[in-house]
This record gives sequence, C-alpha cells and structure tokens, in this order.
Amino acid sequence: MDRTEASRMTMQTRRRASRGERFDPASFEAKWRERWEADGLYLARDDDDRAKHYLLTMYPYTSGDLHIGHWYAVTGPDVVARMRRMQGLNVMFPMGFDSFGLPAENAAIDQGVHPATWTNENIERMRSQFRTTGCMFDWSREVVTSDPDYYRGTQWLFAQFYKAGLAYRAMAAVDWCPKDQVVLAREQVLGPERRCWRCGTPVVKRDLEQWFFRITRYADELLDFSGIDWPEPIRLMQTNWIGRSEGAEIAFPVDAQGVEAIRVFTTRPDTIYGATFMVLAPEHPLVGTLTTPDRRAEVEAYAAAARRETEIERMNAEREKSGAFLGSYALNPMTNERMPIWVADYVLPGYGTGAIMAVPAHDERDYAFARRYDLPIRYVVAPASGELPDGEAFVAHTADEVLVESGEFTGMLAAEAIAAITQQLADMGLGVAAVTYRLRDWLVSRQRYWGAPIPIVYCEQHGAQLVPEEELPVLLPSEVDFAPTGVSPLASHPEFLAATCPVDGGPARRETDTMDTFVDSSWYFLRYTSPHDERAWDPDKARLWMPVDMYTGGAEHAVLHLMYARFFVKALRDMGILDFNEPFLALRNQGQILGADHHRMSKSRGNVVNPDDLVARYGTDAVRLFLMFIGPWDQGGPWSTTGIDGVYRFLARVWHLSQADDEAPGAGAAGALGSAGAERSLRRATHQAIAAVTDDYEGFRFNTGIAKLMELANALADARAAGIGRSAAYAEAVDTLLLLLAPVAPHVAEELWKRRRKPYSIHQQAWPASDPALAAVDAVELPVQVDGKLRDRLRVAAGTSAEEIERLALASERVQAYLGGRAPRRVIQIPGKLVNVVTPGD
RNA sequence: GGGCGGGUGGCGGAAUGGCAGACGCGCCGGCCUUAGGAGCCGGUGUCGAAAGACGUGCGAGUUCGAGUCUCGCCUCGCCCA
Repeated sequence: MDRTEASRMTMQTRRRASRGERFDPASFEAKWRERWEADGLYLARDDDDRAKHYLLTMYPYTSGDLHIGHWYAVTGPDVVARMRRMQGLNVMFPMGFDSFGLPAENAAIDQGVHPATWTNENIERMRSQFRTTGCMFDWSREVVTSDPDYYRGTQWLFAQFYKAGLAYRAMAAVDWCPKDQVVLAREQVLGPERRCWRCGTPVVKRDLEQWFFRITRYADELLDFSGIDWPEPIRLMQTNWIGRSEGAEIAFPVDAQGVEAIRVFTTRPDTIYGATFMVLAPEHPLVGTLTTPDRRAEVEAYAAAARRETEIERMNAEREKSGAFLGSYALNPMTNERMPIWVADYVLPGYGTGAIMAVPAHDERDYAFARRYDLPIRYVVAPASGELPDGEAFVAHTADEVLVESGEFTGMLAAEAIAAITQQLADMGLGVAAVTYRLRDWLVSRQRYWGAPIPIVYCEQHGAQLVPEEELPVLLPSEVDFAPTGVSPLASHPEFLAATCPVDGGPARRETDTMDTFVDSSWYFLRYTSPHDERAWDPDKARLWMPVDMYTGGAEHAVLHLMYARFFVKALRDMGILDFNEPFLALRNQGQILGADHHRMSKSRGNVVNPDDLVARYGTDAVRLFLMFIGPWDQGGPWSTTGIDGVYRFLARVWHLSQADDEAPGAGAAGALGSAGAERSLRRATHQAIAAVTDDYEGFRFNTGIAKLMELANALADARAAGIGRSAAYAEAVDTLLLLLAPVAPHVAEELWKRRRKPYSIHQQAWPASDPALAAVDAVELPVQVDGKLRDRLRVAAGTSAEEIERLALASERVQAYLGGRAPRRVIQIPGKLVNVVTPGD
C-alpha cells in the first residue's frame, strides 16, 4: 500500500471514530474533579497497611491569586503523588496557606479592609483556583497559619523554645526596614544593597531589644547533610551561609588600666609573627578605655562617623581605608614587639570578636591600611619554591606556603604551623583553638499586627514570663489602628496590653511584637499530620507520617525557610518532642517561570500570567501537560505559550487513538512487517515506555517522560496503519498509555478509561509494570565508524557475537574502501552501541 | 571580587565518553475537504546538484572516539561579597 492509500484509510477511520465526539475537555474535566473529591480519592489514611509516603510542596503566601508559577510548582509533585498512589503507597499530599504577613496589613492601611477579611477572601479564591489545577491535595488536612487553632501551636512552640533556653531577648544592632517599619532577620536582608526581602527597601541599622532563636547552637549540625537527598546548590548555600571557619582566638596583652588583653579571632594564627598592629571595630567596647587623652577627640569623631555608614560601604574592599590611632599598644606575644592599636571601619563588630591582629604582608585590607598609615609590613609566609618581593608588596596565600622569619617555626608548612602556634599560645595561656560562624541567631520578633503574638507578659517584679499553656492562644484583637508607627499596633490597644503575671497574679504588660512568619512555616509540615488536634500536633500521627519523604519548592528559600525548618526539628528533637533529625528526607527545587519579558513575575511589572484564559481555551490537562513539557522542571524559564497547541493536539490524538481500536482497517492492510511483527514491535514500544516514563517521573524529568508518551502514541498510529488496531497488543498499548498519562492529564485519562469500559477510577489502578523480555530488542542497527567517523550501518540480531560483528564490519564495502587493503590497527566494539575500525594511519 | 549553574537547529529542548538535534513548536510539500487557523501522511542543522564536507559560545588538550572529561578565555543567570 502506498502512502496516499494509507493516509486516506487513516483519515476515514478517524472520521468515523470521531463522529460527534470531538475532543472537548470542558465537557468532562469539572465533572471528574467533583467526583474524585466526593469519593475522597485523595484522602490520606492514618490507619492503612500500605507504606506511608509524605509528599509535600511549599504552601503559598495568601497573595490573592494563583499564577502560572504556582501551577508549575504544584503540578510536578502532583504528578509524582499520583504515580506513587498508583504504585501502592499511602500518599499524603496536603496543601495549606501561609496567611500571616505584611501584605495583609498593608492592604488594611491602603484599602481600609481588615487583614483577616483580606486574607480570608484571598484564601477562598485561591482554594477554588487550586481545584482547577487538578491537583490531588488532601483538603481535609488544610492548615491556615493565621487561624487561632494554628497559631496556638506556634505560640506553644515559642514557649518550648523559651523553656529550653533557645528563645531569648537581647539588645542588638538589628536591620530595620524603614518602609515596612519592622526589623528583619539577617537572612531576610538581601543583596549588596542590603534590601528588605519583602519590599526591596534598603535596610538601616538600629539598636533595639528583640527576641531571638538560638539557631547558632545548631550551626555544626546544620552543616551535616548526611542521610538527606538534597540538591547540591542548596546544601552549598546553607553551608556558605553558616560560614564555619576554624582558627584560634588569641589574647594580645595590653598595657592599660583595667584592660588585660584584646581578644581576636583569626583563621591564620600561623601568621602571628607578621602581625604588626591591632585594629578594633569602632563599636568595640574597649575603644574608649584604650584611647589616650590626646587621641580622644579624633578617635571619637572617627568612630561616630563610621557608625553612620552602612555595612556595605564599610566592607567595600576597593574603598580607601581609614582609621585612627588610639594611642596605646598591645604586645605581640611571639615577637614581644609593641603593636599600635587602631580603630578602623573595615573591621566589623559582628564577625569574630570585633577586633583583629593585622598582618599587612598577607591580608589585602591590612596591607592597604598599612600603606596608608605607614605601618610596618613583615613577610612571614612564602611559597615553598618562590621568593619574597624586594620592596613592600602584598603576597597572596598559596597552598604549599612555608613560614619565614617566624622564630622557631621558620620553615614549617603553614598548614602545620597553625596547630603548632596555637598550641604554643595555649601553653602561654594566651590562645585557644576556636571556631566561628557567620550564622547569627534568628531574630524572630516583628513590630507588626498580622502575626502570631509572642506569648510573653512583663511583670514589674518577675520580669518576662511565659503565658501559661492553658491560656493559649493569645488572641489577636480585632479592632486596632494599623497605621505603622515603628511599634506594633498592638501597643496602642489597652485591652490587649493588660495582662496578669502568672507568678503573682498582679498586673503585667503584654508583649506586643508578633512572630516572624517563618516561624509559622517552620512547623506546618507537622500540623498536616493531625490538623485538627487541640495540641500543636498528635505525636502518634507525627511519628506515623514524618519525616516528609519528598519536599518540593523554590530554591529562594535555601537559607530561610529550609534552614529554619531543619533547626526547628533538631531543637524539638533535643527537647524530646520529636524523634527524628531532619524534616525533609528529599528535596527537589522547581525552576522559576519568568515573565515573557524574562523578568520575575510581579504585579508591579505587569507581567504576571494568569492561567484562567489558557484553561478556558485548552483545558486543565493541556495546561498541566504543557507546563511539564516545556523543559526540565528544575530549570524553569521565560513564559511563552508557543507550543501549547502541540500538547493539546497530542491529547486529541490520544482521544481518537484510544477510541478507534474497533474501527481498524481489515487484516489485508497489514504492513510490510506483517501483523505478528507489528504486534511484537508495538508491545516492545509499550514496555519500553513503561520503564522509561516511570524512571523519568521518579526523577522529576517530566519533559522527557511526556516525550516518551508521545512516542508511544506515535507507535499506536503506526500500529493502526499496519492494520493491528484490533489486536490485544493495541488494546494493551492504549491502556498502558492512559495509565502512564493519568498522573499528568488526570481528567482525559479518566474519561477515556471510562469510555473503554474500565473500572473507576483510573487513579486507583495499579501502575503498569514493564516486562523486560517484551521490552528487549531482537535486532539492532549498529553504526560502523572508521576512525571515529560514521561510514556504514550493520543490521544484526541481538546476541550476535563480537567476533561475528567484527567480521561483518570488516567485510563492509565502505569499510574496505577506507582500509584500502590494509589490516585495521584496532577494532573497538561497544556492545549494542557501535563498532569503530581504526586504520593503520599514514 | 569569590562560589555555583547554564551557553546545542528559526524556537522550547533530547543525548550512562559511543549514530548530535529524541519529543514538540514553527516552516515546507501532499492527502482530505464547499471551506480550513481542523485532521491525517511525509519532509525539515548548515553548505552542496550529488558524493561529501562542516557543525554543540571561543581556543587548546586527553581519547580509537568529546556536547559530555581537563586547562584557559568569552558570555548569561543565581548566591555571597
């Protein structure tokens, strides 16, 4: 049969099959969603013999609308959840809302609508939008963090942290956002301009008394990622953020009344022989004491000016160094030389001890400072093979450097000298090996209304006291003035403010700060396990479901939510409340969908894509399929609808192919392969697809998985053209295609499954298994290369011996032509892949 | 400035060191249609009539063989400064 004939035949069968049955997703998608929900298909069961599988995707902030980025983030894990369910696991895949936070309060200020009203209306809208995504969330477990039932738990957790000594109040120079009128945690200040993570306003420093969680106590354990399957970039970001550095803390004796020594932290104690002066941060508490009267005016002026600068200005390495001499001296304990003590803004109060030993020969900043103020520069390390500069120049560190001009340590490898010199200093009582971290304690108090109140009252006699557990939750009052003043609106609410001291029953003043919303999200995954329990969660249920087996979300939370949640779990474990070490055993990050203009989607840019129009035109399944098909899920990319027609066409094709098996042409039309060969070939395609698609979904490689579904559909079309549309092989292939398609296009798969008179629901069927014997190829086409260039192809049966293949390859006319009668120098075979004949050369 | 990712047809993207460009979009041709912005079949990296040559940001290297590994550079993105 020629092509024209074949195409006419396919045309006729298609028309008959599709008579009156156009593919119209709108006619069945909503119907199936309602049915699934009514049947409770997606409820996770606490009492179930099947293995539990907790699959979680980050809950959204209640901004008001689900955009295409939410669809993208949520569809990936939904595909996996649906497959896991079909694979026989007891899947929990919950959803909720991160509903405390500033935008609600700003809406109150701008539009006069109460934060609770604004939030609840948004939740209402987002719930229904979530349903149109077709995701299989267990809505019976929904959590809403601004719900008093939820924040009672948040407050209870604060109390546990307080009792464990992990929550404390302290005065500190903190980052303050002047626009939002609120303090921020260090992690929430972004970029070189040090902007507020929420509104982008550059932050300023303020000295304020604030509540902190002692996350630094867990710095070392947070660096340990063993046993969890997390993306390398996230682990790296957390590692860098925690910023552990090993070195020594060294005391430099000083000669001043009331001061014994200046303590510094250095990662390079081996360079101490090159330390020629000391530098204190302008904020250092000893600056005043160590300043001699004649220097006082200058030093105070300098320190005051420095404190007005931003941290970023001060850390700019390019900037000309400045400082002031205090007039007093410290003693270098190794060289016994007097070291002038300076104050300079390039030393920051927050790192190490706020003071350094300056080694100008080997530290760029110290070098620049020494040149500016004519301080001595002394070389003490050199490359093992290299030479020192003649004049004064900076010498960078190298891997193999050795000490020079360093007394008894001269000639020692620098790496060894670190330990040796630290030990000697320790013997002198002046040093100790020490570790410092970049990580700071987590600042959790916020001077705003729409958050969980910190459950503390202040009593004249007894100071800060926890609100007793039975009085939780401390409810947010409804009637407040939201105008931002720099203190919480709660502070101007007399009834809220008035409290009683739990110790003496006397009057007390209630804490008016609320908690950072990242506290809410540090335990929501626990709440899902028993969302209606009067406690924060039911320990038995947490034991049953936790830890989360697979967590998905955006990488932008690397050092925020993802680090905080780990800290919470470790701290609660040490309190005896939990019995596991990590909240999320595996983590996958989806990429970000950018606007068509290649920028982040944001309302202000006006490039936010709303999926409603697409869904109205193509249906939920086509949108899901398209999102999963456009590229690697972990990569994201700029938005474009180019190509959505392709996936729609694919679904329409499956629609027709799966309903047309009784319309096949007669047996006489069988193609060149013959019907037996065509059936074998279709079964091979079917079983290869099962293995490949399963593997791709499990690896979150949805784009290639869908490509393989398309290949199977193409194989179905070929099979019909070959006249086997009625065969058992064809039916098997269609059923398999629908089962493999079900996680991505759940509605279409369900509708077609019903039309094939298969038992409801397709989502409750067993995931197909690939039969390796059927998937195996029985003949392969081997490319034959000569000197690495493709010259011929060899068709051989599977299992042909290497000797036979080599014989056939060398017998090839094309190969013979290149060999020109010579014997090959080598013949390389990659079994099943290729043959490469290497000629003797010239 | 440092760290981590990317750079492949007109486009989105495939490729355990082994046939570069799977799958899809777009485009071209055909079929079918009163019609086609529907559907079906086929083609489609570049140059070339063909044989063939060239081709994965640029330049070296390792290898029988490199998109893939190594070194240097350019460039884009993210994180930290």
